[in-house]
Amino acid sequence: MSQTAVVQIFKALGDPVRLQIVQRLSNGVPLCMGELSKDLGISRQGARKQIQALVSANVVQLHPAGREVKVQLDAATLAQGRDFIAALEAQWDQRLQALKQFAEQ
Amino acid sequence: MSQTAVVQIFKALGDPVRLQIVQRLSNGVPLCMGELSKDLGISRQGARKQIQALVSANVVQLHPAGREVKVQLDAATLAQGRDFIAALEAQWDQRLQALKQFAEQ
DNA sequence: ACAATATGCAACCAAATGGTTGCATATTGT
DNA sequence: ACAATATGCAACCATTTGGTTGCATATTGT
Repeated sequence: MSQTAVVQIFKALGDPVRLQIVQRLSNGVPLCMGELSKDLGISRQGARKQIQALVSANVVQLHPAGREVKVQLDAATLAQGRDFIAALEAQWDQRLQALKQFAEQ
Repeated sequence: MSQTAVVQIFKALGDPVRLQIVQRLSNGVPLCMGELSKDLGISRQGARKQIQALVSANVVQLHPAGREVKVQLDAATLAQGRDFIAALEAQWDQRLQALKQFAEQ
């Protein structure tokens, strides 16, 4: 997993509209573009651009079906982001452990 | 934990320079601005602005010490980001479980 | 066939972002 | 006292971003 991939994932999640879209998809039910564009406070094309940003970061996948396009969350990509943070935390905890040991001896 | 706080966290991590800074701090050793600004390929003031972005998102804390300012990671904020993703994944897994159960019956 | 629906594409715009340079200020070491 | 070091602040600039509108196209339902 390259560093830039993780940057792209976090950048994708670092926007209120995009995060809202991700949340709406997190229950596992794929929605089509039109549905997904509703109630975001922006136009359909505006929403489309945000969805494209999520696609580029692999946070979401598109599945054309007839005249619609289903948008589905990619849980594996989410996991990459979570794992990255977890790895940072692991280093952090390791350091804390070392400090604790030092204080005790 | 508000939605906007999480957005800020992800936005902060969604930049190559800032993510590199975070990684450098993840071992728990606080670094001062000058050290942290080295080898990023940008000027000290450029780095300073990125560090400020991390401060605003609470990913990092500043601790003035004499003429230096120590920069320290805030692990709790990192945890907020990780927890948010984990919550999304939990919903996702719940859905998968439901689908599996449906297929089996 | 035709109207309605779902989407795509491109041009455009204002605001935010990521970076720079220049200069000021505070602390430290000799 | 003075030079060196560490940082802060502001103005400025190019590019990216987040949004818009307008129009074209493909699929579906009657």
